[in-house]
Amino acid sequence: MAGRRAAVGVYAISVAAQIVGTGQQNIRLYERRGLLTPVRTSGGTRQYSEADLVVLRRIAELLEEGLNLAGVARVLDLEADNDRLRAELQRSRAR
DNA sequence: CTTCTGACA
DNA sequence: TGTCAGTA
Repeated sequence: MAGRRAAVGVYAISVAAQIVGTGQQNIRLYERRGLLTPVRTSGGTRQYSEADLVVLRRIAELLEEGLNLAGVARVLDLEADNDRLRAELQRSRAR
């Protein structure tokens, strides 16, 4: 299934950093630059969903391709817009 | 766990 | 500019 047992898909920043292969400081910087916005617990701890991990891997990929954080932010925004438009197109086709 | 600061290439 | 180490 989607994950091992009850606690499905929420990770602390230390775990997320390990999985993606970067440092905790970097992930916090990405958030400051608006690249992702993980959920916070009432205590302020960031909780990364599997969707967040996908974004983090995309960030690493784009950085390797030579983009800076501003460029990565552009790409992620455009991809989000593209997904939204694509979904809208499918809805209009369905009706 | 969080934030901030500074050093490095 | 992005990464990383150390700190409070």
